[in-house]
Amino acid sequence: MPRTEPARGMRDFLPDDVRRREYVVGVVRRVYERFGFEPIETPAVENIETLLGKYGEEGNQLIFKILKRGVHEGSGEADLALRYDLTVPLARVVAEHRAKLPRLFKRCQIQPVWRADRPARGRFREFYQCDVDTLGSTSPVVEAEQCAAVSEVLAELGFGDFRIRVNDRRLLTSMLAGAGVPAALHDGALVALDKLDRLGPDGVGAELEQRGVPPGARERLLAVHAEHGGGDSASGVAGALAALAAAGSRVADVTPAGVEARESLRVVLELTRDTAAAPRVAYDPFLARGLSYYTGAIMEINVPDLAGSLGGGGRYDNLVGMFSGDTVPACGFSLGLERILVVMEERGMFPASLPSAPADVMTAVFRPEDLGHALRLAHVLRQSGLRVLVYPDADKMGKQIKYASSRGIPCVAILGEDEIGRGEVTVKDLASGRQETLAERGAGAAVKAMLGEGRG
RNA sequence: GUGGGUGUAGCUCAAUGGUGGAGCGCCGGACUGUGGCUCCGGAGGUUGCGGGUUCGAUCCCCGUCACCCACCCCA
Repeated sequence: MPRTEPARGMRDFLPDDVRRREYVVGVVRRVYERFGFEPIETPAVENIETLLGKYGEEGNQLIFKILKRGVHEGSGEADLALRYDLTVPLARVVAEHRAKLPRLFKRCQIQPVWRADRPARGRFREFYQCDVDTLGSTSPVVEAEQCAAVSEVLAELGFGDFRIRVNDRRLLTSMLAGAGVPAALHDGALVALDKLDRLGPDGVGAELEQRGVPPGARERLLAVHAEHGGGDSASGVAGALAALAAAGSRVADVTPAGVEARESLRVVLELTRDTAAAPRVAYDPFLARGLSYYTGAIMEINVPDLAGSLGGGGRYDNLVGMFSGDTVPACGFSLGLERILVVMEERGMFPASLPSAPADVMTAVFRPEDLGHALRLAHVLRQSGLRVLVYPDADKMGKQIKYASSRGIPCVAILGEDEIGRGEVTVKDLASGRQETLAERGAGAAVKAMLGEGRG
């Protein structure tokens, strides 16, 4: 027998999975569009040179490559790749369609991306990202509004304990320079510092050493960590602002860009004050994030019971320029759909009102020759807005009703010889066992009445 | 990529170096115009795959693959 599992890291979605996914995606899309983000879609496959060199070394290796086809198939060379995120394709789209797009472009995009990663809890090789990006503005309003949008999404889904940590790439650069880390080691040092909350100062010190960071620089970096009370600030605008204000001589004030970054991050935080993000934001001087295209503010969103993040984003003012030649400022935020789903699943956060049955009512007949009649009744019921499943065989009535019951279908419309002869139908409520026989034209109303009772 | 664990019926799991079981589910019947409860019967397995030790391996050993957990990394 051939293997039937989906490919490693890929998943099949059965009906209940799809209903839950569509529920979350629906909330995300409604909130995003409420903020004026317009939907776009892009191909699953990009030319490989579009993606290479945009994500840093780690990212490059995780790109799912597609080998050349036809006569070049044997070369082992790739010319296409599955998209790794939605941001780089967006930058390409903006460069390609600049004339057709508004000067200020707010777009949202909910599509799958692929990474040749090793699967783990909440991590798959094919997963959905829910992105919002704003192109054409350097205003900190952009960052603030995106924090607000994702906060509204999570709040609407029922999350009450998420935090959005913010930082700025320029503050990181400034801090590293101030500590005396050679510029060539910055990337590696950031990877190590990003682990402070997991490894603690000692572990990070060891990793910094391993990455060649000089002893003095290591001490100075860890001293900053100690000064900031061991990492990120308390949640909420006030705490974040206080922590940011304290990011003085060792973090922000080292370089002019650092001073500028602290001010712009301060404005971002101020602007979230009257949004859904206000109680959520925190300043984390060690938040780094992996993608190499970020140039300014960076954000990441977490809940306590998930090791990874629910999403993240940041400003990337140079990415579009890599495609178009001229600079288009941009900033984006991405929510990971399956991360959200994993947590919602574990916490039982899905509303009870999510439909779980394929239909509101099922027709059942005793004789095969009545199936056509069942189809006609179904047609009428469907026109009145009901979801109707026509049981396609004249099986024993017990078997038919058992099927409806096991699928959670609340009503059965029984068309027996007696009923048909009188132009009637028997409508049975499976929850209560009550049934009534009435004129066929009254069936829709009778079913709806039963559905109403079930919900009440 | 590193370390640990687990692979047995559709699912959740037992078992013993000597003919592989249960519960749930499924199918049929008691009950050929009515599901849930009960009772009876039935189907379903090359014990992940390959090799080794042994008279004999589901069990012991080696390899391999898959999955799970932690690390790493990320959404």
